[in-house]
Amino acid sequence: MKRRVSQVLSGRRRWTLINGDCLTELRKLPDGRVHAVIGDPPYGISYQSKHSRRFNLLANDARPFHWWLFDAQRILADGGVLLCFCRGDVQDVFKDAITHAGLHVRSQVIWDREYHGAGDCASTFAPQHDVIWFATKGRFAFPNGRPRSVLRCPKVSPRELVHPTQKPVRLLRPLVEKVTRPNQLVLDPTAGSGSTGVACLQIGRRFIGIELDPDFAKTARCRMRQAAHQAAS
Amino acid sequence: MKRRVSQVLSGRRRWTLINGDCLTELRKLPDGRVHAVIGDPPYGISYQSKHSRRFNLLANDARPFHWWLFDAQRILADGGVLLCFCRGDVQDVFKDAITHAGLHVRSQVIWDREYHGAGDCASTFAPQHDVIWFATKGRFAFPNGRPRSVLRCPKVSPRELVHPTQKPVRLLRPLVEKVTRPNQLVLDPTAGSGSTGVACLQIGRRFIGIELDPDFAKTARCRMRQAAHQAAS
DNA sequence: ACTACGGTTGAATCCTGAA
DNA sequence: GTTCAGGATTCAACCGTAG
Repeated sequence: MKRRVSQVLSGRRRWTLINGDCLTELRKLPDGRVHAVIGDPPYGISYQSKHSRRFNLLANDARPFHWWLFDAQRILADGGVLLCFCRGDVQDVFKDAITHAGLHVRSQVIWDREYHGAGDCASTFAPQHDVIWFATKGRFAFPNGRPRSVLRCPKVSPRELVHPTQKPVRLLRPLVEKVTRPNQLVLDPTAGSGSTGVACLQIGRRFIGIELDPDFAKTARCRMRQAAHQAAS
Repeated sequence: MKRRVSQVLSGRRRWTLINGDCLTELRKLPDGRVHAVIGDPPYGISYQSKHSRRFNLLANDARPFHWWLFDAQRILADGGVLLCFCRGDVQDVFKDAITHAGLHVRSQVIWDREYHGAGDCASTFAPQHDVIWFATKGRFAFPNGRPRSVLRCPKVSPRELVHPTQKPVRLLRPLVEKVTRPNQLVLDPTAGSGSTGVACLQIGRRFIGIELDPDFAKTARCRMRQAAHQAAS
């Protein structure tokens, strides 16, 4: 295991971001030390926007990517939680995978993005929400009050976007706050642009991120370094 | 088939409400004459509030009640739609049943009730939404613009409630308006207090409702008679 | 009143994979 | 080939509000 990772595990360091494949990297982590796994995996869309070519195809997006859930279950502490982003049309696959990984699905949480996306204009409702599965390992109780099953938060505006599926920090911060205590350890196996890490550092949670793409990993490190700096000052 | 039903089918009458078992009654209806089936079936909760004993246990609520979906598919016209209310924890069952009935599930729609219910306070997000599956029979295009996948509408206040799972007319009216044209025929196999019928009459759609419980059927008839009266004046 | 602005809503768009 | 449906979006127009 890398030195920085064990330093975060022991609490001597606040965060780290690993550039690598999450299936490989998760396997190196010890059992039962993480309090929250928060993941936004590829949904299996393999969608390349025809409108804009700003971002390339996402990696591992040929089909719903859920193999990391088994190791997520293993590294979670008893009483730890999983938050897994997905979309209405693939949510069943992820729910099944979470259950089969040995976690207890407790709630379907809705992220209301306030502004809608495209989709089939003629015959589908304009897609304005994503689904977040909330699951626990064993018994769990919210440490800081009970959140609602609908979270309204506008999506990141296209101008500010540095990753095609970037989640707003404003959405993640209250989520992390409600499901963990200060100083606990959060892990994101598909860190992307690092929004989860930024949210964690802002409210004093330790964080381990894993990201496959070297460019996104660099971006994430940069954003988190800033957040750590601002939190310290 | 009852005389009033055939009158609604032919357009000589605007609405009717049948007091009976929907599985039996649906079987009597002809193929392909209904444009929208809108149902709020028992979710399979078998829940009797310990807090308030205002309402008795719902009938047929031992497990998710979805057998009506097969006949719903049959009575729908080509290009017709289904809207099926359900809850986060049983939505999979209904989605599967809709698919197996031969309909094409197009969207997961979220009703954001704005105020949350109870549920397990310690370990689940406060449930603030219901799921509505939107499915079509064959090809379909919205006749009056494209609705959003998140519908915000406060639930009926406990004081005004005449049925334990009563839906607000304010929620149903725009839904019916978006998926049907004026004068088309809407059917609700589990009509409850008749909110769907009221919404239909207010915006000039024909309506057939089926309700098992004689008291609720009476209530529904009363509400719809009023709505028909106000629409006519 | 008239303009500037920001928050919302409707809808164009065009490549790709599947039939 | 050729058609057709569909899509992890983007953009312009519109409206209510504030200055």
